[in-house]
Amino acid sequence: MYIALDLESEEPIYTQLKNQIIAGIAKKELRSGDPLPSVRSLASDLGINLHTVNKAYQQLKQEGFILIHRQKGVVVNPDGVPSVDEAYWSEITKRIHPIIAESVCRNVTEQDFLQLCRQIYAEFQSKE
Amino acid sequence: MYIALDLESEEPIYTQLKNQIIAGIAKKELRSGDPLPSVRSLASDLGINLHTVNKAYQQLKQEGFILIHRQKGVVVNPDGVPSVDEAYWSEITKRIHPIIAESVCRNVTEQDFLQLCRQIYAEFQSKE
DNA sequence: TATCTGTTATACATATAATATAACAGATAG
DNA sequence: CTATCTGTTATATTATATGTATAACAGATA
Repeated sequence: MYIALDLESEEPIYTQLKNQIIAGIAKKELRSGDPLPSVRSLASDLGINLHTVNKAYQQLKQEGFILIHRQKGVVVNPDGVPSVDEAYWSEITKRIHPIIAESVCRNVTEQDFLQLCRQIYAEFQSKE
Repeated sequence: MYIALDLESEEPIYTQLKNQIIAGIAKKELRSGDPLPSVRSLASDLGINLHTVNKAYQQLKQEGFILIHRQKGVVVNPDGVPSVDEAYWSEITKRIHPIIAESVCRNVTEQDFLQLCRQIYAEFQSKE
């Protein structure tokens, strides 16, 4: 799986890395049980520090996307990513809310906004 | 217009303030030409520093939500907030993308996601 | 035994967030 | 004219976040 980082971006490197791995899982380029590189090798490949990769991995682990075994290394959660629950639902509501507020102010119609969401959803199902 | 800040939140204070003003405009609690408090009085009311308010105001000004006249004070943009353009469209795409990636991983259906967006959209049109 | 793993601990540099004062220039009310 | 309020700018300080750099430890493996 290809990962491209923008070192000039305001978005922290560990966040970019995290989001690209999540996108990889969403696109099924990464499947349950698939191995991920070790923190050291991935850091080396990307030309960044071991701790930056580790921070991304730790958060992915904490959120249930991956498991980290002392023996087996790092793998995409074999049981699948935990499904939506109440806490997650309220979290994405909080994240979407300000985006929609802005869109309303800028005269983005509900239809245009929903169409954009459909388009992005489609992007994650193209390989199924 | 009532503003509630969470000083314990990870979200910066100036971002909370900015988003609540934008939400106020979206809900039409704030209309074109309406005055906003001076940086000093708002800072005093909220119990925060003048510069924190100023930072929020400067960004709102830079993004076209408000105007700041030396004479007339701070007002919601009398010409209305600039409508969506290509740059803004690509920006919200970037912001929504990782949210949808996560939702796909967590088995949030497209229908459920769209329904949430509709619900939030409705919240901003309840007073029209 | 040597090497690779995740993990932890320090240390350092830089940037951001938030506060605290202070001052300036323009406008306004008394 | 004077005093006050406006946005703005400039410094300084504190705390936290980000990213890097080394180093070490313990478990697993070849």
